[in-house]
Amino acid sequence: MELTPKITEKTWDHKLEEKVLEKWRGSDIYKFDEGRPDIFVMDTPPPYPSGRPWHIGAAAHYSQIDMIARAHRMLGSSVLFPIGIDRNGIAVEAYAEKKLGISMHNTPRQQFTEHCRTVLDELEAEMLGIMRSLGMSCDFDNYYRTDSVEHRSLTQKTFIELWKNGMIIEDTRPNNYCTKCCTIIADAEVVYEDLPTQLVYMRFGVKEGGEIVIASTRPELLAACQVVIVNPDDEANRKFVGKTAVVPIYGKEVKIVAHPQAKSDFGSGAAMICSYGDFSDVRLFREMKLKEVVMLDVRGKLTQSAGDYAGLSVFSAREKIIADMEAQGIVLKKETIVHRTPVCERSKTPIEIVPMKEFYLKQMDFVDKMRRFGETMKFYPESARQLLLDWVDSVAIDWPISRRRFYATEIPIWYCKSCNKAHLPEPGKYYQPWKDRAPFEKCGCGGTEFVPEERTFDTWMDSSITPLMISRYGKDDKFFKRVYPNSIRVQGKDIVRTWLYYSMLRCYQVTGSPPWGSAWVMGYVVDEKGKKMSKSKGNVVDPMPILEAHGSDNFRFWSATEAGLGSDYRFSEQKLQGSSKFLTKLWNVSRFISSFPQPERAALTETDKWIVEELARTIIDCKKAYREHNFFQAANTLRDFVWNVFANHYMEMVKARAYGEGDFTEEEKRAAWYTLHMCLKMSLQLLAPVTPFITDFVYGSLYSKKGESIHSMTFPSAKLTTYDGQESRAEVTRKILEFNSKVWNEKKAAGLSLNEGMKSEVPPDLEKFGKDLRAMHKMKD
RNA sequence: GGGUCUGUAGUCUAACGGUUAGGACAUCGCUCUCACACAGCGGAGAACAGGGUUCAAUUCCCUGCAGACCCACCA
Repeated sequence: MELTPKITEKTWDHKLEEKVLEKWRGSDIYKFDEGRPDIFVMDTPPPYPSGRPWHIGAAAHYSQIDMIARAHRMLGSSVLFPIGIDRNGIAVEAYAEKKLGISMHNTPRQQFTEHCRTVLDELEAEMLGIMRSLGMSCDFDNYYRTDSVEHRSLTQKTFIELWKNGMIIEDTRPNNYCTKCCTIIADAEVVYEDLPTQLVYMRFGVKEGGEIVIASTRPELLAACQVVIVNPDDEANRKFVGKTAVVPIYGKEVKIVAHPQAKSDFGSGAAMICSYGDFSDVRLFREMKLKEVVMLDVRGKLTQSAGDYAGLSVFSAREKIIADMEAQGIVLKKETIVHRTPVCERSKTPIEIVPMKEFYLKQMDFVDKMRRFGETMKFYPESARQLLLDWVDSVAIDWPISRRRFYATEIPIWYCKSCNKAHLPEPGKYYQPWKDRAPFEKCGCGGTEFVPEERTFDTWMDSSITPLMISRYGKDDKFFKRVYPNSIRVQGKDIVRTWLYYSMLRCYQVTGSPPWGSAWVMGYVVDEKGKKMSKSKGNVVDPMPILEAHGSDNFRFWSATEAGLGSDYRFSEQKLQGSSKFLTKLWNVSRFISSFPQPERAALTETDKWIVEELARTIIDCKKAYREHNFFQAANTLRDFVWNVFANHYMEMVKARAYGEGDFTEEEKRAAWYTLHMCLKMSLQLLAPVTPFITDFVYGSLYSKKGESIHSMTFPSAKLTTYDGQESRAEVTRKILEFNSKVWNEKKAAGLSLNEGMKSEVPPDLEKFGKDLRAMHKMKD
């Protein structure tokens, strides 16, 4: 009979991915059905559009999230795989300001928010486009936006409910203040950088006679100095305790006291305590009941308290005051030191500590509870647990949630103009106090005029309720009960202390139970040299040209096989190219097998039984790995089976038999056909979550009778039967590989081509494969 | 300063208390061999250092070193 392959092209052309996408479009293979007995609900990260290009790491991140969804579908669950876009907050505003060359505070609010929406739409389109072409199987039709009326009203609803429960406090407390973003930020948004700074040694006069030298990195805060401390054991400075120091420039008198906080071996041994240089100042002010001097205004400029320096920025005030003091001989010396400086995570500006009246969400009362969740939740990988616990343990103050920004969810409050009482509207609607009419007629005091709250929420107030959003909290009770708590949270390790922690806190406060039972945490994609990618370093890689050049399946396969669960991995185009050779292999294996008919059943030979056993082991290992969200292991196991065992050895062994050459019966030939197809079909299924395009294409060409997709299948089941244990199977495989390699080497040494005959013998313990082996190597007696 | 994790060839990694330490990419040879030159075959190339436990350690323990990350009030 004539054998014609159904697959003719020599390589997998990734342009075909578009055709496969087309086929998926409009089909409901990924549809979630909450009525199914097994459901798997994923709380997925809504990506944050902070500029162009989108990060290659994000493309890898979402590819892997998709693998989790696809694997669970094929393990038999109906999967809720939502997708949203996070569209609130400072990074968006900053991007709009930069792109359009405008300043938020000098632009009318209405106009500014419209600008933000416009730039967001562009960034969002790019992200969604990449996610689609990656082959993500999420619910694109119902994607959500955190700046939608629906989402913002949910954020406001939870706030109003928490307000009623007494969880919201308004208080004036020293806070992290970013002078660039012009707003308070939470501790979770502060990161530390080692920055060089000047430690200035200044001569303070002592009223009782003499002078004391004070070292400080913050001379611009001299006006706010309220006390000088020295260590009680400090030989040199002890004599000043109880005396009065005179602050240079300002001539103000402050006490010199003994305090263990002052380290005698740092600087001059004497420190000035100002409101507020850092958080140790905050603590000392509280401890000594000092009166704070507000040095900064909301624009980050020095206040009238700074005297001649009022109106200057922190940095220029520092330069000027140092110069002035040097002119007056007050500066003894200057040292450059490297200082672990708290900076704003987004703008990288050193944060200032400024007392401001803000809203806080109580979190200190929940620390124990959060710790317990962190201890009992399942983490993939386990090592991610510590990231959360470390953060929970360091939570020290309530969460400041109000921001002086525009593009975010508005705090839904109006104040009575006459008595200043705060009025909150009914939950359920979206309120914009700065532009809406107050939904109240009259205050209890009789007042009828209301002043809107102008501030907004921290964006984490919005994104921390994605589990509620996707579970239709407050909208569809039946659905909510079915899917909440969700099965799993998937996210990157960089947002453990924000998104992971805040989601636990918020969802627990609202519902009384944690939002999920497990969390999958992915590492960073770093550059070729192992450095973190960042826009400032200029080593970010744009995913679009990469995907266009190599295709999504190649990219996905690279991403799956490159690094283990939770590890960081390096992006290298060369490795991407290399690892994707496997797809060519898979394609050609399919091409070869596609030329043979597919018998319904067959009586297997010993060689067939051997590869079926190897296949069974592969199926069992892969399914186990997929259950643990470990496609690194699944993909590598498959690559090894398909390439190094099935293609290199089994296929070579049965080639003659399958072609009907030599001394084989018709039944034996059919057995080879049958086994080849079975191995290919099942390997495709096992690989489908990782490389959804090529597997669906080949499956569709060879095995799909009614045009159904491979993605509506479940994984094959397998049990180990032919051999009674892993030992003997592995042993047989090793011997076969060894023998084949030996013959190839002998032919090579003899200068023979591989299809020339050679005198050789099959070893006795491989005799049951003898017929195939003799045909394969054209062995002569 | 405290803590967590990790150290296997240029890179990513596997198994293992006794192995010639396995594979993939890159590199170097040789082959246009009938699914695949995006292939096949072959070569070269590795356990961070020191100590301990053990008949035996790359594997277990300790110390040091290096890296990654987390936390912390040295002005």
